[in-house]
Amino acid sequence: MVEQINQLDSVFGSLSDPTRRDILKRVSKKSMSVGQIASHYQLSFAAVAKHLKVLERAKLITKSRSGNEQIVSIAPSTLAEASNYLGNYKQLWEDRLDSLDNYLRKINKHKTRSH
Amino acid sequence: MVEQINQLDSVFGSLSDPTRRDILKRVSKKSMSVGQIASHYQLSFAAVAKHLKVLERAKLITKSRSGNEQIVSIAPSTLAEASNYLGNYKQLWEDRLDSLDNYLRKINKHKTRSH
DNA sequence: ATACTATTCAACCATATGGTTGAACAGATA
DNA sequence: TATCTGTTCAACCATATGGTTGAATAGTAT
Repeated sequence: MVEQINQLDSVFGSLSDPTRRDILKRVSKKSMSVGQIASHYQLSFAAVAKHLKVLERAKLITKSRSGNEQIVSIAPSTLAEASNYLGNYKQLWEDRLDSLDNYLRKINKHKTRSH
Repeated sequence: MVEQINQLDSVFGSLSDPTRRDILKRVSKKSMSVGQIASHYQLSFAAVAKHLKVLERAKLITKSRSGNEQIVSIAPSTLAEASNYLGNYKQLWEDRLDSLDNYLRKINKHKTRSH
């Protein structure tokens, strides 16, 4: 298909899978090899490796070779962007909810006044 | 497939598509009918309706009938959860970065001291 | 009832995704 | 060199996703 226009596509795409979220959680606590990660899941080694590819493409993790093993580490900055993205929305909603709240309060005050 | 285990799956899945993010952005500013939303995209009406279904399943939007039209509104609470989810990670990473930062500072101090 | 507008549903298609197994490759070690 | 461990790659399969068009439905208005 077309080129990767938006980083958010792949970041949120990565996060939409529970296995990948779990991997991310695991790796965020401690860097570990591909094999170590795979050992925690019932999936085939290759399946886990694919999940790691997805996370890597989204720049949520990085790999670095240490002898025989490939060490997987989290790449903090990328998810911060996603978090910020959502944070903005959160703000927006909170504002809207505040507006609603004010509106309701005004109505209420009005009702109370016109007793 | 199996039942929807995790709300986050569908929320992040929804967010992984740029059209859906755009719809969400649009709707977060102002509730509007399905037709109004569709008019902003080159896609077929049905395609946009499908995107709305996805957003609805993820509980990111709600619809309410107003006469002939179906009015689409944002459902703030769900995305707040996703935001919080990422927020936790952000915290985790910031902590890790802080640790790294302290570590580097310590090294640096050590270097400076042993001049 | 008829027709018009807004929306949904169904069938279909192409490509993406998530999984498998088995072969190939990289690095360490006998 | 041979071999063992760790990882990647390739081929394949089933299902999901994102798009299309056309028919069906809901509500409004004539």
